[in-house]
Amino acid sequence: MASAKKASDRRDQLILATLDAIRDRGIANLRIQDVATRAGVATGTVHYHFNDLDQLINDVYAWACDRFYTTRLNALAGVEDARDQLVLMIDAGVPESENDALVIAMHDIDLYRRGNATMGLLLQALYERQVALYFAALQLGVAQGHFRLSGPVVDLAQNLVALEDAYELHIISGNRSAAPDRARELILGYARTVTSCADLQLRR
Amino acid sequence: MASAKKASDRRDQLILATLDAIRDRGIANLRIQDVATRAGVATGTVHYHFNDLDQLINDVYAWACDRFYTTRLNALAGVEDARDQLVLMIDAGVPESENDALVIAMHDIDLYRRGNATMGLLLQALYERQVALYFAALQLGVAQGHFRLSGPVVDLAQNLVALEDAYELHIISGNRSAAPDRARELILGYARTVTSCADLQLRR
Amino acid sequence: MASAKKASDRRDQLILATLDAIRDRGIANLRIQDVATRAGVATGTVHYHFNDLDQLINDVYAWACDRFYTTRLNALAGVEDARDQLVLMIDAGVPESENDALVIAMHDIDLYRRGNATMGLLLQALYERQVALYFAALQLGVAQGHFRLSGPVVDLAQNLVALEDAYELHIISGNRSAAPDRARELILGYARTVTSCADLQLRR
Amino acid sequence: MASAKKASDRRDQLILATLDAIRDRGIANLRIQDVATRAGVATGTVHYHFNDLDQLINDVYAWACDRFYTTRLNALAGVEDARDQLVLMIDAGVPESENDALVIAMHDIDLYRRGNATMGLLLQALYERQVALYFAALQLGVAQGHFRLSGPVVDLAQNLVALEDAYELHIISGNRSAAPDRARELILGYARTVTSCADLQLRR
DNA sequence: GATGAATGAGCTTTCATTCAT
DNA sequence: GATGAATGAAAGCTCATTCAT
Repeated sequence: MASAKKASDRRDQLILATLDAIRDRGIANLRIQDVATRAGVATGTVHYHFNDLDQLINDVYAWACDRFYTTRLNALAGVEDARDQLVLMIDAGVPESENDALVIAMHDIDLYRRGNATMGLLLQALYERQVALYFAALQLGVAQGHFRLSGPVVDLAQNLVALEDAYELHIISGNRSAAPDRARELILGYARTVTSCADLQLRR
Repeated sequence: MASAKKASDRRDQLILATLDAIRDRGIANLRIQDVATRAGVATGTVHYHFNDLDQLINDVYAWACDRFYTTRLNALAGVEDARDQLVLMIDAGVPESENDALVIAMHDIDLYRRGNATMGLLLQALYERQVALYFAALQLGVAQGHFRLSGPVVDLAQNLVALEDAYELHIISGNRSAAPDRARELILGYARTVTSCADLQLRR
Repeated sequence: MASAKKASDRRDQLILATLDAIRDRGIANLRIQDVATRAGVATGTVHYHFNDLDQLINDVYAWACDRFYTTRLNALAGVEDARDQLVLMIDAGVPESENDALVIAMHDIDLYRRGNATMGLLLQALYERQVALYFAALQLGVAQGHFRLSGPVVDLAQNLVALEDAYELHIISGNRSAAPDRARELILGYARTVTSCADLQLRR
Repeated sequence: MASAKKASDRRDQLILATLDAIRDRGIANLRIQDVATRAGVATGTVHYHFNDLDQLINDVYAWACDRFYTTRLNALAGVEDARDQLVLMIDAGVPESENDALVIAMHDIDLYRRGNATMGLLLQALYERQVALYFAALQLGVAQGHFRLSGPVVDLAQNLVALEDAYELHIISGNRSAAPDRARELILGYARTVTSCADLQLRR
């Protein structure tokens, strides 16, 4: 028997195991057993902490959205220059590889729950938070005198998020014509054009 | 004379029924019975024409890719002006509503088969064909003196396809902040900026 | 594979198998597998004909009530003398042994569904049909000049049904102090007293 | 001082909780968790006091039989007149409502254990104790000159118990045609007839 | 004594697949 | 070609039971 842990620790452990399981098997093939195996517990343990598969997936999605957003927000903390902010966001917005469990899970769950009204609202909320981040950086860059925008701020912000989303999708689908480095460069190219700011470079 | 359908007609009928079934139930919940019901046949009939579910999905994907691409190609036939071509492609590339069965099926299958090498190649091939279409239109517009491009042609073409893909995804997921009309306007805005051609308008 | 039969035949076969299974294992321990084994089919076959266990039990109950009532009604057909009718009903109303699957199933399901409003109504309906049968026989006996009743007809009819029910219960529970023959004699004794008709005898 | 309960108190508490749980959920759906929740303890505590579910049910049954019988015996203490005794027994023998947990548990367990030889003997023992009580009252009434019996004492006693049992069953099953007041009146009617004693009335 | 997290056997249910008609 | 009854493997889910704390 796996030794008893505090309930919240076990929940986090199971959520992480679920992310891995979704990445490895796809959400359509996700079995409770996959999660249990990866967490090193019995299937009953998964049911003990999450009533059923539906609830597990919901909780994983909520956890992932939260992690996704707060990670970025934290990355921006202490960055003053709008150019650095924008580069940082683009950099963080593109998954490192096609095996990024967080990104994969979010896209898988989005499609898995398509048609579910609640899920649509959650997706929209996440989208709008991302748009708001780009919006703020663009606006700041204008104020700082670094950016001259080619169109309405919100339009540019929405397109930046869209490009991120699209390249996430292509990367996790294994499209070699839109690999991570290429994707970053393409989004940066877009950013340079619409901000008229040639001084946007990845510094890694 | 309304005799028994030819086998190829029956196959098309089943493929169309599958598209509807995927839209209604999601690919993860797709059952042979769903297809059979929508086609008005027995489950055995589906198995007679498609050996198993995997093959059915593969055939649906191939059919959908083909339809997706040839529809656009046909739409472009006879259009001489690169500006009209570009507008036409953007217009055709954004689904009319969140219930577009063809778009839904392609995205669902993409994710369902994620990790499958063959599927990755098919997806990449489709992506590159789309890129090629935008590439051609942009190049033509330069030659015709309508476009002055803000960056490498292929970069712009890739971003246009990416924007299309992203907004498709948001539309079928029910994101109201990226509804069809708004999505078209956003992509057009990008196109105007990178072509320096203000004269790109939807004509519907 | 068991060969395909007409669907209604298979349903009847499964209902009979369920009666046996309830008798042998009790409704609380009834498994789909018990039914399938007794019918000589796979568990999937049970699910094919009855969506789930609940529906199976409902259908068995409906079938049993119907069989229970019509069997008695048919037994009375052609019997003119109220005394014969009464004796016949008492005789038929007491199970032959503690292994009477029909009686067991009805009592098991009654208790299993206790608290379910619909089931309460079905039970009441069956009770009232039984009361009506005794009511008719008593009334006829008075008209024929054989019976002189000790109280209101409906009271006597209700008590006759109650005695039947109680002895059914004791018989299927294996109470040797209320075995079938004894039970019949006790109910007949009651009938003789309340009809003032000493001429009520089992003729077997 | 309200220290920890004594073990026997805890056992009684759990038995009472089990009676409630059986009434609410039916014995077929009874879970240890139901008992624990109603007693306000953890499931482990139930197991600590009763080795397993079988033993819990056995103990509940023994407790219920005992309570059922001694309650009546006590009620009769000090009642001299056989007519009062009979009325008292009938009155106490019919549950106040369809929610009488004691009666429900006894019937549920009877059926749940049907086919179990030991349980059959326990049931028979309880039955015979009840018969003995009626037997005594009837006999006493004859001795006191109040009753003139229409048949063998034991026959009448058995029928009285049977009527009680049957109406218990109908009451807890929610049969509105045999509600408590009506049931009492019907059994009393039987009693008046077989004792030739019109002077049997409920005094409440 | 009491707790409740963890276990896993046992069951229900689903559904792709087969095949006799 | 088409049917749909039948199958049985594969999951999900429940819950009695155990046991470390």
